[in-house]
Amino acid sequence: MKSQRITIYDIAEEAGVSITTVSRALSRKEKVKPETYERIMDVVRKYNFRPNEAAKILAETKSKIIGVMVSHIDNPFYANMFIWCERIADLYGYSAVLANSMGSLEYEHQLLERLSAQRVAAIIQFGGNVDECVSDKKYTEKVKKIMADIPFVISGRLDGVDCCRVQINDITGINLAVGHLAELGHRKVAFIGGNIKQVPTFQKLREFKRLVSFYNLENDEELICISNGFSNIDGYECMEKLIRSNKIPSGIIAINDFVAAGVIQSLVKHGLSVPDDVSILSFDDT
Amino acid sequence: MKSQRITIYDIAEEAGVSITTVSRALSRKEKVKPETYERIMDVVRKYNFRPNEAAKILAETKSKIIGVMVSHIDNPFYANMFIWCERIADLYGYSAVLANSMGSLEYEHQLLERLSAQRVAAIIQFGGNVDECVSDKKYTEKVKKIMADIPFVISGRLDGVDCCRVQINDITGINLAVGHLAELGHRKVAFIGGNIKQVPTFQKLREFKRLVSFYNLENDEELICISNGFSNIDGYECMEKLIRSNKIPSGIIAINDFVAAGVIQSLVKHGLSVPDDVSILSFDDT
DNA sequence: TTGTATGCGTTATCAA
DNA sequence: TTGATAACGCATACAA
Repeated sequence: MKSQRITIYDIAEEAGVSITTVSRALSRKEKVKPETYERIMDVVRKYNFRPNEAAKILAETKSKIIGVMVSHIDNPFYANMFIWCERIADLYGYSAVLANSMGSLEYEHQLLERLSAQRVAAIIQFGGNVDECVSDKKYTEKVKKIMADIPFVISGRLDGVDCCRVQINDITGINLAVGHLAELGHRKVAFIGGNIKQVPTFQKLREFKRLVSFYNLENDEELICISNGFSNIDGYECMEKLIRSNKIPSGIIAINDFVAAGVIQSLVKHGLSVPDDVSILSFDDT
Repeated sequence: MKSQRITIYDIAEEAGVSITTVSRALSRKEKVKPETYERIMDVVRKYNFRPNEAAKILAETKSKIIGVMVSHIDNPFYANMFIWCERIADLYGYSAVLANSMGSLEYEHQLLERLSAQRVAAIIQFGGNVDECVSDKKYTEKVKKIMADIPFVISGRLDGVDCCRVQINDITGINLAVGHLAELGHRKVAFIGGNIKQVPTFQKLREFKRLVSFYNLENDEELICISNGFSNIDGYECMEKLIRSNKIPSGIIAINDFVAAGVIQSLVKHGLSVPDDVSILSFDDT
């Protein structure tokens, strides 16, 4: 019954062969006589045997696992990044393990150590510290040390760390969004949500300001509402603020879908409808 | 440099003690003399040493890891389930590892084997096979075998498998939703999205039908649009269909937020606005 | 084609 | 308080 406690030794014994043969049968079956192979596999199936991963990793002194760190797994954007990592990893015979930092720098540190203790083959990081305009010093130090043995890839940036980087094109996105609204005739466009200390927000905003003058849109600082957050409630509060100041925009650029949803909640509450009264473009759309 | 290749032997040697002492210092520091402890920790810090997880699990013959299987990690509902598992696990000194099946039965099988090979301390499953009205036979067999060694918890049901179950109250949710719309005066309420072969949808629909007659709402089979799916596109297509038949409801119950978003896209495309023309309640709200 | 023996990096047992 | 040594379960070089 204790199928978990079953080891390669038990299989070998019952099949009347050595553990080496069992090990071979399980990995490179072509190296073992067909009859022997079948005999072994019968026992394997009988006990539902699977080699202990930990023992395998230890014996091979390396794992075929990629650590994927994201800042918010409950954000579909990051969830999809993870899913893609899983897919690609699978193509190369690797698997992906999730490390979810929940936007906490402290967790990022812990997860980094956990992944390194797991001896993962590589680490990829999306969001969190790699989005900050100014990286945490201790974090970059830790990453540097880890990079001596584990390839490290980030989607943003890390001060003074020379690792592989994959960039997301913030500039193009905001251009598409503002351009679209401008063409629809919107003159009063608001920018809602985000955290100015993070590179993606910073870049988008800078470009947004340029576009405002480029398209000759209404230039009102109050239409820029950066709340230091990316959640539903941030969108809601920003919109409430705009409504209180009676600065209702006809078009809105939301930093993401969560913020957009919050904005909508606020609008609906005040009897405004989408898209009749206000057009909303979420950055996740672009 | 090679901080990963560093083992407990290296630390022991440089600190002038045995590996036993190093191991003790790392786990139960109170069992080692303070001076020795400091001497060891200096070396540990110097090399950024962390015991190899695989070796630890192997030596301890068990891991403090909970396997959490979800059908769609890019669905915030499941992502949050995972996050909660992480939190609770952490409270007990455990950690959670994600197994994302992407709604594929085949993956579920694979993940089950992977988790069992990892010798996780327990497995929790949300979504996928445990949501089906009729469970896959092979799957239930596999689960039964695994349960001999690994505690198995599911959020739905599994034919003939006697394991811990956590139920989500579908009935209450649909009651709240329909009741709310009915009180707002809606008489023409549609039910959109879901998969009738899955328990949650099945139960909600059955209750929905009961409520339709209870509140004396318009009883039109066409207002029930179950597309076998839970995505944006499902909501969109259902709504398109309703509009084509010119059966535009005043209130809509969407099976989840994705479907609701699709519905909105369709409405907007046809010049209808939310909530002026149509009220939408997503089941995720309840 | 198959088997023997060794190593992988820890923890745990039992002495010292 | 510390240390030698035996597990833990597997892969693999080397033999047979």
